[in-house]
Amino acid sequence: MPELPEAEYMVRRLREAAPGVRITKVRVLRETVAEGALVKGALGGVTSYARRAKNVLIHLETGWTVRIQLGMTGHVYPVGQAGEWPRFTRVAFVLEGGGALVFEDARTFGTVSAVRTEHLAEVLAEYGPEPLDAGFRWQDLRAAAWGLRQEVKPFLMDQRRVAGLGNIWAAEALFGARIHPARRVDSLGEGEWKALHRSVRATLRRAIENTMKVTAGPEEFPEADLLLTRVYGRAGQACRRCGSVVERVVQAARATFYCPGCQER
DNA sequence: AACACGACCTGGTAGC
DNA sequence: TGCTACCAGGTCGTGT
Repeated sequence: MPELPEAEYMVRRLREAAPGVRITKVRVLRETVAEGALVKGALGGVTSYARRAKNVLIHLETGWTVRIQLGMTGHVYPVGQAGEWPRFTRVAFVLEGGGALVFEDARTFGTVSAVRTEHLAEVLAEYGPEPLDAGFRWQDLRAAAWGLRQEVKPFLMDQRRVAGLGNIWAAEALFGARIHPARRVDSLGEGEWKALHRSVRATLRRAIENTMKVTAGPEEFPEADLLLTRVYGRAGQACRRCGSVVERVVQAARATFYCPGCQER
């Protein structure tokens, strides 16, 4: 479930709550980690936190960067007390002075790795543009679909095309743009690309704001009803915009929600 | 190359 | 109460 907005939230929280910390020890509680040996060596002062797509990046003064792929249920957050790990802790970065940065991941789809910072760009090279970058224009979104014929929702979720959208916010962005999720990308007109581009950005911005607002504790993310989704998870309920009944279909082996009234084929 | 789809994993929960 | 079956979905590998 963590998509761009949730990853962004985690990074902002780390910046705020754990600036200038120093990692003195790495505890790997579960070998979900591809490069365990490297991760264990990821020690030293943290210079900054960043996000790329759904990755949380921890830059170290040593020239290493810890890359956290959140997977489905991953959370990274600071805790005050090292040693008493939250239930699903998989990796813990013990900090000088007693605290820790915890990576919790119930379903263990997430991964933690350490990368030489100078090689980070290559490692992340497959990701498409960041949709919230100031330079990301509607033409870029359309260009990302050049030569493709697939359905627009799987397209939006393909990290190589545009980074950061997952199942929830892809559905929400399509609702905002009034585009049916099964429309083929090569059938979208200029006006639809503009609307989609606008909606992707607005949806993600709203999701970040909302997450900042309603997230109570470090590891607690909004329940479905607090996500303020307009179609996701609302099958059988009335569309808030037109009153039609929101539908759930399976697309690319994923649940897709849309309003048949607002999003015509 | 593009695309669809299943596997991976495990906790939560609906249903019996 | 306790058990089973199924669902969630990001990412990767496979087959067409």
